[in-house]
Amino acid sequence: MLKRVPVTSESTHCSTCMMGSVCLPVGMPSSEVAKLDELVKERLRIEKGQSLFQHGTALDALFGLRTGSIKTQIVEASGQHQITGFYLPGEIVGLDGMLDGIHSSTAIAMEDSEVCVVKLDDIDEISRYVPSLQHQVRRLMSKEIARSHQVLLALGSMRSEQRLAAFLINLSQRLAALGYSSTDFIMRMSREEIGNYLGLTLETVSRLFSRFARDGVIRVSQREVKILDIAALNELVGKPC
Amino acid sequence: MLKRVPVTSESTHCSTCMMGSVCLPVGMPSSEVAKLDELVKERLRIEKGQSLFQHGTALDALFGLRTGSIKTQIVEASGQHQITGFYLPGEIVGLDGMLDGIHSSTAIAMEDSEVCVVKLDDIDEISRYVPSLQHQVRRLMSKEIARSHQVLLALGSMRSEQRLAAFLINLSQRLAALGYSSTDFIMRMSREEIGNYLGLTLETVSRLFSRFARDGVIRVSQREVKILDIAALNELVGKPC
DNA sequence: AACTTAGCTTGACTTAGATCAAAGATGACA
DNA sequence: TGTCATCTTTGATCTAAGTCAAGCTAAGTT
Repeated sequence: MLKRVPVTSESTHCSTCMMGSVCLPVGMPSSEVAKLDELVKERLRIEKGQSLFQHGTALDALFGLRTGSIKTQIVEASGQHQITGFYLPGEIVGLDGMLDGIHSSTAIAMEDSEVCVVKLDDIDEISRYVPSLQHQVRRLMSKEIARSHQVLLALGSMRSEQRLAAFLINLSQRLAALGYSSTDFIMRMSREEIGNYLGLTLETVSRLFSRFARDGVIRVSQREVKILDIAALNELVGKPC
Repeated sequence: MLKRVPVTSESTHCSTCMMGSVCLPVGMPSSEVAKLDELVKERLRIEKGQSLFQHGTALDALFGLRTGSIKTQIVEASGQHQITGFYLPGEIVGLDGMLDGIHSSTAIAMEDSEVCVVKLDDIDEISRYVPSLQHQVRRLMSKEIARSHQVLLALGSMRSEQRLAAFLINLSQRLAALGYSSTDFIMRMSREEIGNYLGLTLETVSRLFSRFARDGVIRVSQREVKILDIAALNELVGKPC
């Protein structure tokens, strides 16, 4: 289920990786990025549905998602669970739970995926001669905080249609940053997962997709989405007013 | 409104501060904490209602709350705003927005407050000879992420009474950690602020307080709360099931 | 090709919480 | 001491979204 893929000298390193523009190195001077090649010593392949890490287990690394997609969720004693994030290639998973070296969430692959393993010890080691690396970790964590605040805004003060619109806009923008189409894409998550993430039921999500399609804002067939009127989505979440 | 209070050699430093057990140094070996005394060069006093920092402005420091209480909120173009956190003494404000040195939220004092200013440059400087300081910042940010995930869980999958119960439990625990009573306290936030934070209207919050009081779970008079039956609150949020 | 299974859609009905409205508290201040 | 202004409570009503239920689709599997 979890297959290790050693990184050899012929493998792609951070400095030559196509994800360099969005992944851990984003925003770092290229002279510094070149020194990151020791950072990733192995990769992991995770099959769809398998977990990369479980809530409550020890943490000693961050994971840069290379291919595939991953969701993170937290689980309550009462059994209810809440999806806290959907991750796309180039995004870093595992930033929560550095509090006491214990993961506070569980990460599950939504499709067959591959991650670069970045050991925390190696980050500390390498940041001795790449001082901007520590800042980079801070920036990534800060981004994670800002991201979850945006979701809080959605859950706390948006109506259902605004939440889904915001979700689609966000997905579209992140895919565009990866070089994919911002208007035509496949959602890796089910209606139920979207609903859980947005604090809605799967039926409501399904009805909203149907309504958006009826209104000519999107075209949707199962998990395939085509955004027809991005302006209408923006208007929904409140760009005007 | 924002009054600077220089820190002199006679002032209290991190190593002698009563907040040491909960604030930035929490969990650090005391030998390392002793080296943090250069870290705080000034303090700020903020009057009730004034902002410590505004969303969109430059960020170069973190703030350790010494006395008082602070709320952070994000504001949408459409005007809607969402409170993302309530901070008590010993907690660190400003961890979001380290992404590109711009605050992503606004921090407002809920009562006259005082914060220790911790310059990011000084963190970098001092962490050269206090290696655990970088870890400490990571831990604090990670805690912030985990905290907001808990709020996500509340907003995404709890009913109104569960949200308020979880809110009261959380407040109670944090006050207890500060050495205050866990059952008798004064809430610094209005019904509207609680409602905004929890994704409810102020009327719903008010009705819930009344209902909890009627059910003998709490006693409440304006912002003064006495928790009579903490077990009932725990049961509400789902400790059993 | 027939049978499963998991996921999705749609309809009918219910309800938790929002909205609207009005009347008490509380504290600040002249 | 009265009068604002702000905050809070409570009631009456409405509605967005949840719940329950029944089919529908697509993709495996034998």
